[in-house]
Amino acid sequence: MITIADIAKRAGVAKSTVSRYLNDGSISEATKRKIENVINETGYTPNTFAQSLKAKKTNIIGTIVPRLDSYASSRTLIGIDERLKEQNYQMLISNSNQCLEREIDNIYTLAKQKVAGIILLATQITEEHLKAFRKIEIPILLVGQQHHDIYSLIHNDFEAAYQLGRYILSKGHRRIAYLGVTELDIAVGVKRKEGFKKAMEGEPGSEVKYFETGFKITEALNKVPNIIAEYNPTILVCATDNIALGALKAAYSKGLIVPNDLSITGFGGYEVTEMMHPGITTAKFYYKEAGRMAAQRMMKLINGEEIEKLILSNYEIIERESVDTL
Amino acid sequence: MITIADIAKRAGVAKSTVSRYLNDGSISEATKRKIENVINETGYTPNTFAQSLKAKKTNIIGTIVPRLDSYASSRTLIGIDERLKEQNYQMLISNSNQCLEREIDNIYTLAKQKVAGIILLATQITEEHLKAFRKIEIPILLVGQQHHDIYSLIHNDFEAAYQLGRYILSKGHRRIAYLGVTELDIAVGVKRKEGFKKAMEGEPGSEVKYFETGFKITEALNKVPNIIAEYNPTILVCATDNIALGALKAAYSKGLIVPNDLSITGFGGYEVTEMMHPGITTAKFYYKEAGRMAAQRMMKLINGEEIEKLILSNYEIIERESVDTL
DNA sequence: CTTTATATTGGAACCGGTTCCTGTTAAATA
DNA sequence: TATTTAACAGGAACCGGTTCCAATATAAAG
Repeated sequence: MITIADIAKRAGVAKSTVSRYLNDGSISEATKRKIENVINETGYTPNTFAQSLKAKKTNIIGTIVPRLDSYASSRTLIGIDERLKEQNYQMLISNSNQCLEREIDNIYTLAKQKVAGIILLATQITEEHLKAFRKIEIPILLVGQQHHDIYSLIHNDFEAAYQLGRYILSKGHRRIAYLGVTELDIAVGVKRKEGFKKAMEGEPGSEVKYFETGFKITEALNKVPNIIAEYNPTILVCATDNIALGALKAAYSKGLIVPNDLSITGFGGYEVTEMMHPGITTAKFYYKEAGRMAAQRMMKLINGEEIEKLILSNYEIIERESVDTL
Repeated sequence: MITIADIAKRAGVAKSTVSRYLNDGSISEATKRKIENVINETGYTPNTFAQSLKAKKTNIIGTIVPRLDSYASSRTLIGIDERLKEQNYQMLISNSNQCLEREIDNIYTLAKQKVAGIILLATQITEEHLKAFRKIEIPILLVGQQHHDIYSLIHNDFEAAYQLGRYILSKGHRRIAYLGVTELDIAVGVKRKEGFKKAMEGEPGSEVKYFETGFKITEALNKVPNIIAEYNPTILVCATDNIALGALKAAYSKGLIVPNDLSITGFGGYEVTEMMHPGITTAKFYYKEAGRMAAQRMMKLINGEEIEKLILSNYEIIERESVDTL
């Protein structure tokens, strides 16, 4: 291992001079050249630990994800990574495997590793989270959920749901089933439902029934047949694309043709929704872009700049073939 | 920030004694208790940088992935992460974004960060890769590709393709189109095709034509209509599930019913293949399990234990509805 | 009651950087 | 030419741990 002392010796200068060379200190042209040569010859790169030990921080941003194998997570990660790399920051991914306890652990572990900031792709924010945030004294940014005490970037769930609601009303649907998720998840479980409800309010002739399922495709697959049997809606509005996928499969297996016999919509804009037959109409969120935004705000936070408490990421209603005009 | 010196002072002992306490050194019961108390009171945890600086290594395993938003990658990562956590190792994910140059960069960056080992979810191994591996002197394990000089874990592409080939022959298909990918990718481009070819050899009455496409769904979507038009096979054997997804969509848009008018198979066992209508018959690889195996071997390598040069991960042919019996 | 072995502990050096302070030298000013 | 100033370089201390070596104390052996 070649160290700064080696470089100093070979260049005939002091360690401090080499350090100054590496960190834009004032150096004469002559010594600059000497050091430059030695470094090029040897391929020396500074030891990061020694640097971080002294600096008491790193250029690493910790990102905690609930799961790695989800479209939303991975697209967001890509965006974060992309943006951070542009500014010579590093991303450290930490997987909590949908376990809140592990999520808390990860927060402390990242803090111990002196990451410069933490981006949390959140599902729920508990008291334990808030306690951890207070303790570690490191910039935190939530993505996907919102909390008034913490910088948050959310997809515009409410608005998107509202627009989607207006859209399906405009297509003539009046007997509507909404298939949501647990209200512990504020963004997906509450905001989307509320936005949708608001869209329905303006329409007296419509009848909406709300159901709940889990995030897994298979859960929707099991639940949808009953919903159809007991309520027989003209459209099934699903709170996520995965649920929509399960619903579509369930419809097929009941021999229903989508959209002729039943319309279906999703939320998220997962790539596969385009590849299904029929393509699924959905409220698309720009996860990668959101990731980039998150990374950018985080870097601002680290530099002590002020940013908005709440950042809204964009959405778009993507019309495909899964919604019939009545 | 509370340091080992603080602990030492408060416990009335020397730094070295505290260090010994933390690292299973020989300590009297009395001092052990004293130090224990102080540490519990203060919530002290050692500074990782200081430790790594001295130790010249870490308990971090670097994992390089070509992309984050792929089923295979993310499932493999989950497996690696799971297994490493069990042994108190950490996983550091590095995304090369399908750019070989960046992949090489990542190897050097990880080495600089003194990771204990590198797991590379590989697509191609170039001369540059080998050079980097030689230079960094850190245990390397390839996953998904094989190289005789380097420890490798591969999915049993050849065997899986062979079995899949025999299977579709048994279903009566004789006019067969194989839709593969570039031969630069040994595992997916070469091995799968070869295994399939071998299966076809024993069947004189069959006619197979080989086509090539990219890894993207849309590419297959564009290419498949021409293949059907010019060759009109009874079955389309796709080298990946994504290609199969594109093929299925293409078939639908040409008005063909799968499997009645055209059968389709995939490779990989992605979750969505089950959710399609019809479910796609595919050679399923156990990515998560493979990830666990990879992590386990890597830890052996780090401990200087000997392991097999080549590890084979399991596969299974999953029969669904996308293949017709002729 | 010595002598020797063993268990603990303290002190100092070291890992590889950064930074503050001081000294030297050359350039600018009087 | 004498003096002030600025630019640059060197030395030492420090970041927070680990580890080697020597010192002390205690127990076992003679």
